[in-house]
Amino acid sequence: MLVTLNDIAEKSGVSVTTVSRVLNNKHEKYRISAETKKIVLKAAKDLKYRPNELARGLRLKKTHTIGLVVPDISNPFFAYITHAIQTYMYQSGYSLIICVTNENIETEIRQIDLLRSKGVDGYIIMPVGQKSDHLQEILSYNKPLVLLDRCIEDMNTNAVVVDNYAGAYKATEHLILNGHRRIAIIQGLLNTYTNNARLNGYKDALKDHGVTVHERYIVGNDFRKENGYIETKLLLKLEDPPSAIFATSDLITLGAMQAIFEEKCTIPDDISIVAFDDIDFAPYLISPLTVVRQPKELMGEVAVKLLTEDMKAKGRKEKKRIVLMPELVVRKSVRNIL
Amino acid sequence: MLVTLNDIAEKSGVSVTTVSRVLNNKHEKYRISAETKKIVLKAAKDLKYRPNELARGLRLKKTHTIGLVVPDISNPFFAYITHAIQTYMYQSGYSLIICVTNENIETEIRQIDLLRSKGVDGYIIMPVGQKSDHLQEILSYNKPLVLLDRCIEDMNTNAVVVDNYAGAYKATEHLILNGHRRIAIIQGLLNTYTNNARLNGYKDALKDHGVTVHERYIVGNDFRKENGYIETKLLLKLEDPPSAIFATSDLITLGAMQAIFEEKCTIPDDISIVAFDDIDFAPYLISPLTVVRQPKELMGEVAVKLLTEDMKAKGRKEKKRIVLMPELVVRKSVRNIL
DNA sequence: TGAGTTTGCACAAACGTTTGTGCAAATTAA
DNA sequence: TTAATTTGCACAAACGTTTGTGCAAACTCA
Repeated sequence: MLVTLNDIAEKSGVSVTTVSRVLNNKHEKYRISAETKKIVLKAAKDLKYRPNELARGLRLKKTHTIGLVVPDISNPFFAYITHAIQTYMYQSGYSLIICVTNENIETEIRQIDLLRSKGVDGYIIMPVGQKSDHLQEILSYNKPLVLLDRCIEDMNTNAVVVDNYAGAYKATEHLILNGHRRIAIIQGLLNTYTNNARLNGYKDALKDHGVTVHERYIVGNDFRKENGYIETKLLLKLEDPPSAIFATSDLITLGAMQAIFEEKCTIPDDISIVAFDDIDFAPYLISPLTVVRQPKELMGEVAVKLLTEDMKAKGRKEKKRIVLMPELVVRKSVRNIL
Repeated sequence: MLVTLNDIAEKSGVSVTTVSRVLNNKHEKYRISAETKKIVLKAAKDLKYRPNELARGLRLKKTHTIGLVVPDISNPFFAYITHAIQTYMYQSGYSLIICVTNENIETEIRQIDLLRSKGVDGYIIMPVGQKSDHLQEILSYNKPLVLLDRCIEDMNTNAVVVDNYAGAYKATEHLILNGHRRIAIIQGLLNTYTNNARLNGYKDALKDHGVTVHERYIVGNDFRKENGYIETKLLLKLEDPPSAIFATSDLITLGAMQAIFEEKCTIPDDISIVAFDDIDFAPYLISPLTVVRQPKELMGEVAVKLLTEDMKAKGRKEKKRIVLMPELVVRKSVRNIL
């Protein structure tokens, strides 16, 4: 059904070998005459030949495909990163198999397994947790790997992350400097690299400014909207509700806002918010959001660069961990109560 | 390096053939003894065997991979659809190669070519334009295909779309019923299925209510933010600026809002907006957006269902075109000026 | 005991490539 | 004219699977 080298060979009266060599531009090395070359090229064009990448991949052990593992593409933060990665990868002639894990470690393991089966040339992974056996395995058979957004402390591999600690510190400090003392944090998925760092940044900022850390203000366990909604509802019901919330993802923020409005509160008059991630619509929200902005496109770009380098060096290069700085963007969701 | 059938065969003292048959659960058909089966299974497990899907794909002409072609994953509308598709496909054991076209037809053609090379079992495509030769080609070699969101009128293939005409009609009518007469439309990419239908819905709603269609209110040519920004800027500078804008995508809306605020206008007092697509944050915007909501997840789900059916029927089934209804969600971005 | 049947597995080809090597024919050199 | 060299290409193996077929050995039955 599909046109193969054989078809071209028959049509042009030469062997498959020769056809392959012509099409791969190896006519010099193997001394194919100019005329034969012309004939083959014409036949290939006439028949609209397209190489079978399965066969090539099998033979060459190279598929020009890389695997991207992402927790949730419907989250705009990941969507942007994914888009950047896709675009850059395409430019270097690579395709992308995208797997979403929905923050489930079993799915992650399964998906990575599938990617391996499909013979991808490299991996860009935003892992769910701190479990690393399945990732270590990738390294063990010497495939390029870069961890993105979240990294795993004791793994020697390429990674590009944001300085979540610094971001969280800045966010919390900003609240403190505006006079807030009862500051809650709504966490994302526990024990992820990002969440741990953000939690620590939050705590340290409080401590450094002599504000006591209250366990009742440390809530949440998921990066999604529902978590933001529920935890905010609960926070608002406390006897001494927080005057400010640090929401650690855009989706959490979304849920938080919903809860706040349902409770007839306003931002920032009744409650202040600082959010992690900067969504496009942030400036146009009822209360334009003050956020810690992560350099999304850059993250994707750097990840691609690292992976490409690693693929070229065939794993012989030392691994790099690149830390990008997030930026505090002050808008109007924090009330100054000094 | 990787474990193959051969390794298992050696370790368990049988032939590759037998190993393959055991692992594929064909022991009945080929009468493999229970004992041999056990030995092979154990060896496979011990060696952590994973089938090479390239070799399988080559032999079986089936890769358990489908190709998804999407204009722009950073657009939340597409991101949601993509996420839904990924999730459903994974459940049926399929992987997804995702290609983004950035609304460029050349890229689309190239990407589809790549997908073909990689032997995907089927395609879900949100095409850029009305050009269909390259899509027709997919059908010609009998691969399952479903067009999504945008379809091509004179192509006999599966498709799932939203009734854009009805959506646009409702949106426009809503503006008219609130007393607006100077109503602008900011179009997305011209000559796309979606844009044409939306434009027609807009025009017909105006006509049906006896409002004249002014060419100067019909602007724009791209689904992205910049287009919304620029066109809104220009609209606001007109001698008789529109009192309402129908923005045909969420990104356009974003740009429009930016322009409106820059010009120190407010929504809906100075200008009303109805938008296509419903982003999560729409209710929490400075002026909660009145929108035409598309059933994003459903679109993905139905597309997967259609594709799966088509793959099972091996193209023998008749093609279906499924039209989903969008829904007008009234919030506060339209002023009643009656 | 011997013919017929069943059981249990291996051989080999095929999927579409790439590539080391071999070998005639053509060319050059002597 | 003959030997040496160069030119131009084909053969065959290999990548890791799957599967139709063939063929001993074991078993059954008379």
